[in-house]
Amino acid sequence: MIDLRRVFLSHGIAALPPMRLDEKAWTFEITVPLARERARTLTISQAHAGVGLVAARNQAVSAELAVAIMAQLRHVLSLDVDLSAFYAVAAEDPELDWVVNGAGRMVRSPTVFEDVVKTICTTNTSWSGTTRMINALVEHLGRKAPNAPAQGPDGRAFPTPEAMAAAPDTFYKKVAAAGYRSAYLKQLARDVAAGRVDLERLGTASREELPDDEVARQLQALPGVGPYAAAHIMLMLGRYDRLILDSWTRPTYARLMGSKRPVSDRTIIKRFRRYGPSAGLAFWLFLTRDWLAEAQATAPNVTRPV
DNA sequence: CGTCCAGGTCTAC
DNA sequence: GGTAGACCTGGACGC
Repeated sequence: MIDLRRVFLSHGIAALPPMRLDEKAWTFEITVPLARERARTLTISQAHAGVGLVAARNQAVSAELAVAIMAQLRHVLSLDVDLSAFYAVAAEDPELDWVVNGAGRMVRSPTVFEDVVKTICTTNTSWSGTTRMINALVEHLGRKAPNAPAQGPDGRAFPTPEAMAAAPDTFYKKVAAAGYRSAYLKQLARDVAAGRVDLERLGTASREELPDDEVARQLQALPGVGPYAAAHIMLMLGRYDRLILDSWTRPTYARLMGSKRPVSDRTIIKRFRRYGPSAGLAFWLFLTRDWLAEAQATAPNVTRPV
């Protein structure tokens, strides 16, 4: 059983274009590129107690297209991720045993490229800065869905590496106001577009082909990606080897532990060592355990959860 | 109006 | 291998 509301709230990226979260209606919207198709906006909601995946708001779709859409949804909602090993450990952890009720699946972008770009745009800036940068990328460089509004990022897919590589420096500096990240973003887009860097393989390769350490090494070789960004991206890749340690997670952990003083990274790592390759996921869920309750308190919904 | 900093990273010691 | 300093930007503060 999967609680889709918890997937929607898995992390902040799910609220950045071309994704949109409605915490009142509990719907999640995403505009995705589909092969030989224009971009398409999908709306997902959980109907009652079952796993009701609904791709609504669209005209009739062919059987072939429906298959493609479902494949996208499985990926975006991490429905294909196997959490059994993680749940087995969590069930024995009084502070984390609640996760076995369907938590632990992250919203993922259709491409690793998109997750990398978004993550770079979270570094060393405020959340308003992140949304400004991503909004600009999607609005000005993303492909439109048929019924997309003329203005704004709505109804547009995330830009391709080619589109981002072709955008002039002035766009990154003046419109996205990405500052020193501008050069990182453009270099990344050019490397991916030219085939010098294969990010998508990081999302499809098995652990045997590419161990977590190797994935981290390749990610950190990218411009603007350091330990924080690599751990963040890897959480979405289903590689939970390392913890996301940054200026938000550290104080949040200390607060939840009731500690007045900062808690050292070493102590945090030790707390989650029992989770082995799932340590990063355990840490993240520990930090975000109240998000669902907080969202419901702020935006009481009309359809009460079952 | 100046300083600080936000879900860091890079370079140079 | 570990650690200062610089780095774009704009919003939140103090003065």
